[in-house]
Amino acid sequence: MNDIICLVDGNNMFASCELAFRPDLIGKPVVVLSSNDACCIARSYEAKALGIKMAQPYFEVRHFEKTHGLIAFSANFTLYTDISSRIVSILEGFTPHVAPYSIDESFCRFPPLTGMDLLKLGNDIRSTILTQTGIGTGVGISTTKTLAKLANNAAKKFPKTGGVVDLVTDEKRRERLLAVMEINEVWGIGKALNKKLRAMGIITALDLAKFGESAANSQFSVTLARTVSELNGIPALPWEDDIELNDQIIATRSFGEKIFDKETVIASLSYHVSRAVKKLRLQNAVAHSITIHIRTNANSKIDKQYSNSYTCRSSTPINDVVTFTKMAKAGLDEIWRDGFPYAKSGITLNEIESKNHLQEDLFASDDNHDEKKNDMQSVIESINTRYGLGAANVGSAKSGGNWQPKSENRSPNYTTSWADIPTIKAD
DNA sequence: TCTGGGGTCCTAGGACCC
DNA sequence: TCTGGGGTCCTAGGACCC
Repeated sequence: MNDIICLVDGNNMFASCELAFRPDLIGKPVVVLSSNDACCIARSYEAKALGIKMAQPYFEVRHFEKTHGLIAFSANFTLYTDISSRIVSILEGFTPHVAPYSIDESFCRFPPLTGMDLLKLGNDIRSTILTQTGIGTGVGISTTKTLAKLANNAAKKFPKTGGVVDLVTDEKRRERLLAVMEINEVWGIGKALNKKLRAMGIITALDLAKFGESAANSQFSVTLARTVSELNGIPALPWEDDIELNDQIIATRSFGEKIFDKETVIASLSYHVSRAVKKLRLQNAVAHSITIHIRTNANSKIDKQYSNSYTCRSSTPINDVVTFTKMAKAGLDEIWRDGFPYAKSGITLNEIESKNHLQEDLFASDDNHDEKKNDMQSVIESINTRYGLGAANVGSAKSGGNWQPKSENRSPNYTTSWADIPTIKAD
């Protein structure tokens, strides 16, 4: 028998996090905005009812502020990440096998115990999370990740399910569900595949399951073949129990306004480097290369367009801000062009590996630079820990600049900052 | 006027080798 | 005049995800 796999995900996660601390806004249309207050990246039920789409530019829906009392929050990822890790801890109370998939969803694995009441399990998970964090969730239960995702979609789509869909206990339910879900609702089917498959008459998830693994493999790709296999109840995706290293770490931001001068772009890159390296060091890892990217606003019809990237590689693995910042500046020298209205910059750390598995480089120069760099690194880190990321930076990098994105309505860090702990008034 | 940020995996094709 | 076949490795870019 196969293991039982549950997918638990937070409903309207970011909007729910805001509402958990602002119960006065429950029942109102609420959206959470991306960096630069640009797009809607989470919507309360009432905001969805207004027809606001995922990732819709805010300027297109701002008029609802006046007509329908729409409330917009700037994204507060510190808050959402903290709530997310609390939810993961709760799930770990149900099973040791929890694999967080994104900030708002986790897979949970259970051994195939016969006689376990899976519907009750799902409901217990939901009510525990709701009581302890205030976040509503949906639970999909099956024997493969893809089916658990589909069950979870169904739990959202059909309110009658009460937020839990179990495809294990009643075998026939799987086929009935596959017949009513269309392929674009299947995990792994995006725009391109949706179009091609529909042209072949494959419309429902059941059609896709019946298409067969080998046909999917020969006519499309191994990726689609795995999806087909999983829809048929045969696990084809690995279970990640361990916390793995990232393959790459990306840090990027759009600017708050158009930027023409190189110094300001350097300042932004330096900030991105310090964020990414902080993450790298938290994983006790090192990277071998850094890619920098700069670009103008691709959506603009009037701006002169330019976009480029450059990768700098080091013969020895690195995890210090000083060296990466130098490399980023050198990379920028390679691709910088004067006269363009830059809209965005970013960096990617590549070829990441654990520091523990490192082999000594026989040809590395044997001097004391590493120690000095590490001292410098610790000083920068302690300043940033105390005064906030970006307080201390390297070289000519000014942390101020005028590149920072807008974030005009950020909520307090209720759960991670003593100064922001909510107070309760008792009248 | 105003269109996000952070990831993973796969594939095709070029460079290179014998 | 005639110009192979098989393999590996690497990288850029596509597709997909939340």
